[in-house]
Amino acid sequence: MKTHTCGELRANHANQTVTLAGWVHRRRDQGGLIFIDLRDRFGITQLVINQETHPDAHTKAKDLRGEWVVQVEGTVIQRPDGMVNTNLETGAIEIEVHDVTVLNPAKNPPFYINKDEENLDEALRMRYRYLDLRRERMQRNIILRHQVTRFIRNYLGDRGFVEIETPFLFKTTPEGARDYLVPSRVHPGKFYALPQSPQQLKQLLMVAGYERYFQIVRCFRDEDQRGDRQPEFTQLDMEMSFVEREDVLQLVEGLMTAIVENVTDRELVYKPFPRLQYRDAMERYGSDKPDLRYDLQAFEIGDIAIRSGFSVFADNASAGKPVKVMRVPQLGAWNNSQIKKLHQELEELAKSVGAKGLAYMAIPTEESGEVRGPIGKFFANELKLELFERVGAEPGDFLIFTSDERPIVYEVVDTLRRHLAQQLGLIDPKQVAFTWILDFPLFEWNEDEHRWDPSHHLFTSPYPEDVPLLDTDPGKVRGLQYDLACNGYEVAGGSIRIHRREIQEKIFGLIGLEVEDAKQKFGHMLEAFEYGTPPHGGIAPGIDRLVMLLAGEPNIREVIAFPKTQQAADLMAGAPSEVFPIQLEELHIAIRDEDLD
RNA sequence: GGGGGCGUGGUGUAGUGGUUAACAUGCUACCCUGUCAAGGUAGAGAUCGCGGGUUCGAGCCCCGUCGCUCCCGCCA
Repeated sequence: MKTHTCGELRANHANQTVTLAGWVHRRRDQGGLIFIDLRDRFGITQLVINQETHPDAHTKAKDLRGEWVVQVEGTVIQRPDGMVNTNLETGAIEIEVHDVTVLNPAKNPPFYINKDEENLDEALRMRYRYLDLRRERMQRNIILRHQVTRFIRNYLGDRGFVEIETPFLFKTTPEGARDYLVPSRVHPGKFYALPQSPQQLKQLLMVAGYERYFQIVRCFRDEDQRGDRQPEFTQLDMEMSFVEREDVLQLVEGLMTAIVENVTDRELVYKPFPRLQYRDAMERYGSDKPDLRYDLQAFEIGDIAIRSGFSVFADNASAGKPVKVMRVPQLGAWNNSQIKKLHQELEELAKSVGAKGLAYMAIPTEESGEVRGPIGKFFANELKLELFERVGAEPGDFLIFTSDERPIVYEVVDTLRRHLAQQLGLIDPKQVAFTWILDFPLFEWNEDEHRWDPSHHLFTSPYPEDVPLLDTDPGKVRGLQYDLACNGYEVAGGSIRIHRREIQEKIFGLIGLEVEDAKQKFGHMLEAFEYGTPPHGGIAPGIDRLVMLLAGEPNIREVIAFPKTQQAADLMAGAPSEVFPIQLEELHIAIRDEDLD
């Protein structure tokens, strides 16, 4: 129906007769002369319909309106000097239309297709998602997503990886997120679970000897939504045999670097990616997924504070609580009322995440100046100099102090970092900053249940040299677990798995799982592990988050064709919905009256 | 489960308890042969998300409710 797309005609096509088809993007009716911007997925081409030379076409063109689907035949005309539109890829030419065919008229859309509106109501966008997706911004995002996944398939395929599909109808697992359940018609009262990730299956594929597996796969978790969390989302699920941690890191780092450099216009801040220990990430940035597009580190100064006269800090420090300082360049040059206002704002923010207060010092811009801020007087001059040296302070810097229980300090540091970076414009939106977070503790203490919980999952291998600690001090055991963080988001997580039975059983014991229970829940895994399991490990980057960051979008809904709302609903189709009683009957399900409105 | 934000012509916004709810854009009609975010003239289009309350009087204040969204909990 078309000889060319709306994005491909150039000056060297001049005088060719072409047929184009697409949507009416914009029309400019000048009476005897009508201009129409015709749009398809590939671009926009200007049509000219001249009443004098093509009266029939002109008559039809008069009726055309926005978003009508039309086909035109005409001649490619090179535009004369002065009439070239440099904003348009095809701006060197236009089509002198001979014939117009209306393929389908269209109602006025409920919002603009031909311009990007910032605050468009999301409910409206979702209700008419097919129109939303027609907009340039969304087409760009969805196509970028395609380019990313295509690149991944080629990259991994070239390196000996096999893409293998795994079932969606699988078995519920008691650990982890809430499962989406699917009732069985054939087995009354029994349910499948949609996989939270193909974790078990990919490990079984290693037992099966595929050695290098990947899958771009949907995962399901029935938990509450966030801007970076949907009930169904897509992972690049990977697993490799006969590898150590370093092999996995190298492969993923190479892949991510190649994606950024080949399919995006983003600037990679770090090459190679920095590696942070979990503990250091928390101590410096208060987060296990720090945004490293900007610095704003926190420094521990407990040893200095303990020698100061400021009892809040000194007491905390001697009690082993952290005392942290963040250095914010240049703000110290602000005048008193600016400083006061900034401090007030930051303190309010700090209090909102549990801090009792927030201290500061403003370092003068000149040698002779005085340090401003109420806590300055508690630090002797030599102590101040030691402090400034610790944090690398320079004249005109603004120092923020926080001290409290460790989790609160982390929260404060993280919150203030994000806020200040935003407020001070420290973020370059073109940049992507990947960083590895390594050496997570294998367990977290569960106060409620009074037991150790796996911090990743229960097949994660401990550091070999930490294995003895399993008996003596489980909290100190480091896991061979790794996360990839980017711009403040966790974009991948993985681990080297346990492949030896006695260690696995020890882990079960620590997390309060009797061997018999373990057999009940993971019997198929344990059995499989007895049949010659290679050492293996893997990782699973989140495709939605990755593409979101590469597209510079603020949430993953913008890179998912048909996302769900925060209430996990599809506003376009109206899902979830009630079903016919016969359907429930077949599934052996009854709805309790008290659950209905 | 909890806390915050938003909801006003189709769309995006303004609107200090007081007359006929304003602006931009889109839409409709007409004019217009070099526009490209076209321009000009005229016009239609809102029971201010919904329900209740306070008040002489509510888009505005209060309570409830629905929807979207951000966050906490949750997310091995």
